Amino acid sequence: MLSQKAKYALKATLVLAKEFGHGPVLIADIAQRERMPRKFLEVILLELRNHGLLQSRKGKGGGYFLARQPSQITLGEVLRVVEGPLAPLPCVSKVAYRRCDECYDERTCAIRMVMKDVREATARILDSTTLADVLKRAESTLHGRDALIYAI
Amino acid sequence: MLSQKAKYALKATLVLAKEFGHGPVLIADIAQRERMPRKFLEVILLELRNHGLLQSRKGKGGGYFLARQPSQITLGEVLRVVEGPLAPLPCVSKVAYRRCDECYDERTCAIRMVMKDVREATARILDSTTLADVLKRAESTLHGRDALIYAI
DNA sequence: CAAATAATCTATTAAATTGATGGATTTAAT
DNA sequence: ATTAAATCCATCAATTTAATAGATTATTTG
Repeated sequence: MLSQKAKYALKATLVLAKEFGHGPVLIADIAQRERMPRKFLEVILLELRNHGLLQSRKGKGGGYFLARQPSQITLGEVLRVVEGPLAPLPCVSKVAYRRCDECYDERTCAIRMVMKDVREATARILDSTTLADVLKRAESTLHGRDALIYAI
Repeated sequence: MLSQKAKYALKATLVLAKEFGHGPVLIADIAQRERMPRKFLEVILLELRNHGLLQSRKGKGGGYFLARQPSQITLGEVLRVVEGPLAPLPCVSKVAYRRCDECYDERTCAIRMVMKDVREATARILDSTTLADVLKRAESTLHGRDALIYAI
């Protein structure tokens, strides 16, 4: 299960994606729009900024904004910052490989092989889905819903 | 990342799969073979037993064994017992659905849609991979290795 | 029946992680 | 100079994780 922090991070970056091009967004605004504790959100945004996904400006007219286009930031990137590796085992992580302590022989560990597949499957999705994709998907669902209503 | 507990659970059930048909296996044996703390393993095995995946016998000649054939127990089942739902969000879990508190509208939540795909992908793998599959896979890797050695 | 064996139950615990909060400080705009 | 924001620093309660110790119950066997 994703942590609360991860959910907040996704929702926050999604807000920034929606507002992209319209100047910085206030932490307080994001917090209110998505019902998150403002102070906790601060921590999260700072972390994302320090990893190069966001930029910020201080003082009046300041706030947060995406460091790149919404189509150039993936969910995988966001999640790795706040949750660590996508892999279910350290020994199948590409970004943060680490040996499993109790493992006798990594090359013949069958659990590892399966978990490698799992990692592959989730990474394929999360590393190919951008913030822009998510926005588009949400929108087209909304339109689909409208269409359905009109059709009744 | 899987918890230590989950790793232990997988390794332990795998040992029981390997020994299936040869009578009960001692907790102490499993613990030693896979280098896990015996007392912690007790807790785990009991939990798996209480969920119907394992059976046990007390006293001399006792121990643990699989409640079903290794080909009839999936990694998904084992993991759900010790780790809870496979889904990355409660709102996309089939077995343990729960609403997300902060969510405005589940039907239009874009994050949810993506995470549904992620759940689907991992469940497809873990719910279709049995303990028998894992054993076979490990073995065939070993044989592949041998063949390679002989070929040199 | 007694002794030995092995799981099971009860309980406690240390350490780490999670999910926050409060207040002082720095940076930038007007 | 004032105001608006992010940023830094420090702390914290609750929960989860990963265990351990010891008493108890069930089973086999001699």
